[in-house]
Amino acid sequence: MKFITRDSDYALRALCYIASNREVVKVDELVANLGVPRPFMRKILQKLNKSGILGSTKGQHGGFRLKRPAAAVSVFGIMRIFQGKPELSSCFLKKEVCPERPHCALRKKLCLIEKGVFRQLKEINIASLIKAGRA
Amino acid sequence: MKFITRDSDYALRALCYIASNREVVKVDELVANLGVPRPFMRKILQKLNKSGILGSTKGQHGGFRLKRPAAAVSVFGIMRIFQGKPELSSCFLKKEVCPERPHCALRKKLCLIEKGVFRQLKEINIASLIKAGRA
DNA sequence: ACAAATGATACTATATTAGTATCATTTGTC
DNA sequence: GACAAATGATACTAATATAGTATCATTTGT
Ligand code: FES
Ligand code: FES
Repeated sequence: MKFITRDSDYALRALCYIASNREVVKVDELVANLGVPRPFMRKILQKLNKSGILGSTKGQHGGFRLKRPAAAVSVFGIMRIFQGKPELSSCFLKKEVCPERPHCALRKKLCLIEKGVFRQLKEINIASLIKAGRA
Repeated sequence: MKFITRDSDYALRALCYIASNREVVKVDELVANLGVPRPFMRKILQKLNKSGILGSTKGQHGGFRLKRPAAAVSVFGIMRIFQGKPELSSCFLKKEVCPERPHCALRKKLCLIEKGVFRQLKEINIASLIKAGRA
C-alpha cells in the first residue's frame, strides 16, 4: 500500500531543494540534482505553480521560486495537491452515498485515525524537513 | 486517495456477518445479505481461509466459520492480508534501497505517524465493530 | 452416483499512477 | 526585431494495481 505517490515525493524534494538553495531555480538544475525525468518534473512544477506554492518566470533567466515561507508549505498540502484529499474512511457497498454512513462503526473509527494523521502531516513542512535533514 | 480497498472492506463486512450470526455460513447467504458479487466474495473468503482467519468445510452442509475469537481479528490484520503491509514511508528516488534512508527526515516522520496508525488499526477488531454497530 | 458446497487458477476490465511528446507563450539579449 | 532560453498548456501513452469473472477440480453428505 502506497501512501505518498511519486509526484508528491518529487514535489517535496524539489521544494526542499529550491528552499535551501537559490531564490530562482530552473527545471534543468532540479533534474540534474534530483534525478527525476525532466518532463515529469516539469509537469509537477507546473502544478505547484498553478496551486500557488511556486511562482514562475519565463524566458532566459526564468525559473521557479517559492511563493510562501518554507514553513508554510506542509506535506499535507502537497499530498492534497497531487493525491486529492486522503480519504481513509470510504464505504464501498453502494455507489451513491452510503445510507449507513451516519451509523457506520468502522467509518467513525477511521475518521478519528484520519484526523490524527492529518494533523501530523500538517505539522511537517519544508522548513522542518530541511532542518531535520541537516541535523 | 484510498486507504482501505474493496476486498478489505468486503472481508470485514463478511466477517462481521459471520461473527454475529450462525457458526457456519455459506457464500450464498453472504452474497444475499451483503450485495457483493458472488465470485468476488468467494475469492475473498478463500483468501481469508488460506490466511487462517476462517475455516471452511466443503460439501452439502459446508461453509465458512470463524477460526478465532472475533476480538482477535483486527482491521489491521485484514488490511495486511489484502493490501500488503501498509507502507506510509517509502522512498522513490532509486529502485534499490535508498542510500539516504537512515538520514531521511521525511521518512523518519512518516514512520512515527505510521506506528500510531498501526496501533490504532490493531485495536479495531470484528468484536468491537459489531458492538459499536449495535449501540 | 449425485448434488451442493468450497479450492485453485487463470483470465478480463477498469482505474490510477507514471511518464512522454508537442506546440504555444513569455522574456532577455544581440 | 529575430532568436534563444526558459515556462505554460494539453494531449497522449505505458505501466501497475484494483476489481471482478469464468472454469474446472475436489470434497462431503445423502
Ligand atoms: S459508511 Fe457505508 S457501511 Fe460504513
Ligand atoms: S530519500 Fe530515500 S528514504 Fe527518504
